Formats: sequence, structure tokens, C-alpha cells
Amino acid sequence: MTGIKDVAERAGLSVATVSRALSGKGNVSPGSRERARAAAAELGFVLSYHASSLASGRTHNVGLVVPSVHRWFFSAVIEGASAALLEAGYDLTLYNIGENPAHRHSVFNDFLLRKRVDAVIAVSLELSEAEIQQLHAMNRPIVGIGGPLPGASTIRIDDTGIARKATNHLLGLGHSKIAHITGHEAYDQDFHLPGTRRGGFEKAMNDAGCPVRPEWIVSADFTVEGAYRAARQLLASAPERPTAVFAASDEMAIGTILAARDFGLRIPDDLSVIGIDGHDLGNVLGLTTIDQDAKGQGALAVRTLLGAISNGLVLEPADAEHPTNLVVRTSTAVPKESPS
Amino acid sequence: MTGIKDVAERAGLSVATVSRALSGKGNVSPGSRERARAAAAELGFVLSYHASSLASGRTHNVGLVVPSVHRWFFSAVIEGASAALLEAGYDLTLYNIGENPAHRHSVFNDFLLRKRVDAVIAVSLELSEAEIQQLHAMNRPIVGIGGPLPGASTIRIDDTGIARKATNHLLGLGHSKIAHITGHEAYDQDFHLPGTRRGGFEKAMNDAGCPVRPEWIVSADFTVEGAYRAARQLLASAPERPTAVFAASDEMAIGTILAARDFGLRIPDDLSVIGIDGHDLGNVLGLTTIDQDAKGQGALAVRTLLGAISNGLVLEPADAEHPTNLVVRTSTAVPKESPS
DNA sequence: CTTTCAGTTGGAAGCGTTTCCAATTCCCTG
DNA sequence: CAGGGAATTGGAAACGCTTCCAACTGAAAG
Repeated sequence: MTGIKDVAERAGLSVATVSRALSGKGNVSPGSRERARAAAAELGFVLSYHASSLASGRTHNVGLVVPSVHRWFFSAVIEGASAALLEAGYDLTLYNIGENPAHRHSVFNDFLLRKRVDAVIAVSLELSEAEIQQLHAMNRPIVGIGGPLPGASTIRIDDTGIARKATNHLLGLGHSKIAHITGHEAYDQDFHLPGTRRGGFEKAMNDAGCPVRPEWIVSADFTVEGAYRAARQLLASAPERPTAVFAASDEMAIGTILAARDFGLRIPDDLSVIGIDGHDLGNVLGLTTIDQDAKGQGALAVRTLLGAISNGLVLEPADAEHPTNLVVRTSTAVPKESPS
Repeated sequence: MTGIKDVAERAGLSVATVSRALSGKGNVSPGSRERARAAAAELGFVLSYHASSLASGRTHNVGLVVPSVHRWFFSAVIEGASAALLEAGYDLTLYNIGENPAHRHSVFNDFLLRKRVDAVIAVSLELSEAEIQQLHAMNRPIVGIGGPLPGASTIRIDDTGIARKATNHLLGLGHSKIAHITGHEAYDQDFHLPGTRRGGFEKAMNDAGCPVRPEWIVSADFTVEGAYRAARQLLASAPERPTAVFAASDEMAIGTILAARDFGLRIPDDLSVIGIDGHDLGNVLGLTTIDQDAKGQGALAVRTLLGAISNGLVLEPADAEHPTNLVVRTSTAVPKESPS
């Protein structure tokens, strides 16, 4: 393969100068820079980041750890991060934890320790003490998305706030019989996010003087299918039905809509539904939601990390709150029955 | 950081021996092997694959190139490949081409050439001559999933066959007025898959003596939303409505179901719908489909590549046909009107 | 016309492994 | 007990870069 030595030879320069010219670091005369570039282009030379990383310690590679690759939020973060990294010339190593504990273990105890990545993005991971330590042991900048990561920088949305906002949207329309589909508390790969959103829901309800009925709070695993089942139960078993449902994610809102249709309930006439996310399907389904710009969160994480990398790998733990945006579509409306 | 030298010192062995002991290659006495292992474990030593790759040429990293991270099929392939790689101790570098031509270009002209990957999996990519050349220029094993990749090994399903199978399922139920939602031919990131599936559809129709009505063949971009729009047009504009729809993917089948519901059409009473994929949502929606085990295809691709890697990076171009499986659920039934 | 200094340049020492090669040890043969 | 081959070991040379350092250049300053 053609190496930097070949380029140097062709350009009539030393290896050192070519390296400086190509990397843009250090002083090189414009002429030499141009000759180096030209020679590299002619030879189709591409730097080997492997070798480069050995010498410089920079791998030009960022690790992205996600609990799953199927849930919409994670795909969106991947997409946003991937594009931002591509643009910066960085590779993206994907660690899909999945449900297998052995996989999870090896990601934290082998893969991440191989000094292959300059930085790590951890998405919606509820980490154990040991895992956090492993992460910090890498001595690399880390940013967490979707919840707090002790000692790391974090990008998050105001979960309590948006839950309140969503609930208030329903309350504002005149609903008082509002159900909530939350996440499983035990779903240990997620931050305490279910609880937080649920807290916002309850707070808004209380503030409005609406009773929170325990039987109208059901939980699911954040998937369409799980919420579909939960919503069926909610809608079937109630002696009295809620007139609105606030789901903790769009996928669960979609599951709710599907379940409602099974019962012949019209959306929004018989049931209003609101979610959180900004899922692509929301458009088709007319789902009212709170858009949290997951793609943007992924991109922001990358920008944060690249900043830290060029800053000598130091990243002050910080907390960035990402803006959200209520998108009103056709799944929410004034309840048919006169409000209390 | 602790390096192999530290391990060697601690174990009272030479660096060379420790390297052999840890990698399992070359002859090492059981005693030395054990001492090396122990010392490595005690020090929490993890091999740097960067350095390792410089010396050995093996990166322990596989590149996965996908057109998008959102469409179900791609996520599923990623999931399957990711798990298989994790198990083998390999990293997965994800290249999400996306819609940006510049990104696409840099993936093929920069990223893949950096000698960072031992092998490449390319999913559903319709590649240009130049791109194929770049790929082969890497001189690494390549496997394509979802369609032919000139000169590379391929994992695919029998697209014509399953399209026939799907169509025959509808025909067998008594349908004759069958519409088809195909992919955009011009959708250049996909193989000629839309055409192939459409061909199978037409063949089955012809064989059954059913006319193929051009106005009942509409195309979309393989997404739920796109198919939703296409199906709305199909269902709205027809002076006569089809009694069944065969969609070239589950996501498009789902879009069709959503559109049908907008028109008050009951599934399957008024409209039967069948798709192809094995999408998770199929279960909730009762979607009849042909499961193509995308996860399995991803895993198989990995196994194929790992085989090639241990075989000196040579991979005979071959063609593996992955099995598919008709899953009959509730979205297809005998048409209400008496069949012709 | 020296001196000085910033801007350029090349040599060479690593970076952390693998692997070739030669040396050593050990266990069998004869 | 010498000789031979296999198994085991360590030294050292790569692998393809970056970067420290010293040497050199030229122009501005004195």
C-alpha cells in the first residue's frame, strides 16, 4: 500500500513535512503544503488512522453505546451523531448493548477499554457503579444523552417539564379524565425517565385539581407493541374510560392509537392521544406530540465531544437542556362530553 | 497505560511470549500461557487493537454500510450483525450513507480506504462502478446483503419467488383484483429489488390469468409515510377498488393499512394486505407477511466474513439464498364479494 | 554587513503490537 | 552418552504514522 513515505518521495519532501502538511498542524510553507496535497491526491493516499492513532493518541473514532437499535429515539440519535461524525471525518463505532447481559458486560469490560475511541456517547443507559467506573477509567470524554450520567457531560430534555406541558395541553382542551402510559420502572436500561415523566404528569394533574387515578396509569416497555397491549387493557377493563391518554413516548402513543381503533374509538373524538418524541410516523397518524429533536441531540453530543477532543480530551461535566417543541396535530381535541 | 511490556515484566516472560500466549498463536508452554493470562488479568490489561493492527494487519473491526438507519430492514440487519460481531470480539463501524451525496462520497472515497476495517458488509446499496472499484481496491472481503454486488459475496432472498408466493397467497384466497405497491425504481440506493418483486407479482398474476392493471401499481419510497400517501391515492382515485394489496415491504403494507382505515375500509373484510419483511409491528397489526429474517441475514454476513478473515482475507464470491417464511395473520382473508 | 528571530525543514525516536529468526532447552533416539 | 529434532523462548525489526529537536533559511533589525 502507498504510505506517507511514498507521498514524501513524490513531493520531494520529508515524511515529517508531509505529515504536517496533511494534518494541518505545525508550520508548513504554502508551497510545500500544496505539493504534499497534490502528491497525496495523485497517489490516492489516505492516512491510516490506526498508525496515526498509535503515534498521536487520537483515534478519530467515537463510540456510541445504545440499548437498542430499533426504538425510534435511538435510531434518531444514531442518525444525528453519524452525520455529524461523518462530516468531521470521524468514524462511528456502534455498541448495541441489546438484551444479552453478556454482551453488555463485554462492551464495558473489553470493547471500550481497547483505546479505540477518542470519546463515548452513551444513550439512555442506566449504568451500574462498575460500568461508570469503567467508562471513566478510559479517561476519555463522555457525554450521556437521555439522562444523567454521574461525572459526565449530559444532554437531556426537561422531562418533568414536557410531561407537564403535554398534560396541560390535554387539560387545556378540557380533558380531566386523563390516563398515562408510562415506562416500566424496572426497565433498567433506561434512566429514571419513566418516573420523571410520570411525576410531571401527576404534578400537572394535581395543579389542575384533577384526580390521578391509579388504574389509569399503566406501564409498558416503550415499544408500540407493549403499549398496544397495555392500552388494550386500559381501555377494556375500565368501568369508566379516560377521554385522553398521555403516553411517555410516541411509540407508546402509536400503540395506544392502534388499541383504540380496535375498540372502535375514534381519535380524537372518543380519545385524545399525545406522545413525546417527534416520531416520523406522527405525521401520518396525526399524532400530537412533543418533539424532542433526537437527531439534534445526537449531533450536539458529537459537537460537544469534538470540542473536548480538540481541547485535549477534557470535558467539564455539564448539563445541556435541549429544547422541545409541542406539535399539535389531529390526535388531540376538545373532549366530546362536556368537560366537568 | 499498561502495555504488553508491563504484563511481560510481571509474568517474568518476554514480550514476544506474552503476545503469543494472549493471541493463542504460536507455541507457548501451558505454564507460560497461564502466567501471561494471570498477569494480564491482574493488571487489567486489554490489547490495543490499533497497535495490533499495525503489526498484524488485522483490525478486528468490520464496516457496515447502510442507506439509512431508520428503515426496519436495516435496523434488523444492524442488530443481527452487531450481536454476531460482539460475540466474536469484533468492533462494528457503522457508515450511514443517508441522503447526502457528499456523505456517500466520503464514505467510499475516504472512510473505507483508511484500512480500518477487515471486511465490509454493504446493505441494499446500488453502487456505481466507481464505488465498487473503491470497495474492491480495499482488497478486503465484502458481502452484500439484499441484492447483487458485482464481484462480492452476496446474501439475498428469492425476491421474485417471494413476490410470487405473496401474490399467490392472495390469489389462493380468491382475490383477483390485486394492487401492488412497489418501490421507486429511481430510488437509487436500492437494488433493482422493486422491479424484481414487481416482476414476481406480475408473473403470478399472469399465471393465474388475472389482468395486471397499471393503475393498480403504485410506487413509494419503502417508508410507511410514503406508502400511506400512495395507498390513499390508490384507494381514492380508483373507479373500482382492488380487494387486496401486496406491498413490497411491511412498512409499506403498514402505510396501506393506515390509509385504508382512513377510508373506513376494514381489514381484511374490505381489503386484504400482505407485505414482505417480518416487521415487529406486524404482530400488533395482524399483518400477513413473508418473514425474511433480516437479523439472521446480518448474522450470516458476519459469519461469512469472519470465515474469510481467518482464511487469509479471501472470500470466494458466492450467492447465498436466505430462507423466507410466509406468516399468515389477520390482514388477509377471502374477499367479501364473490370472486370472479 | 552582522545579528536575531520567526518560519521551515528533516532526522530520528517513539507509539504498542506481531512475527521472523536465531538461540536455547528438552526429550528421544540410536 | 552423543546427536537430532521439536518445542519453547527472547531479541529485534518491522508496521505507518506523529512529533520532538536541532539545523537551516531568509528577512528584518541594528
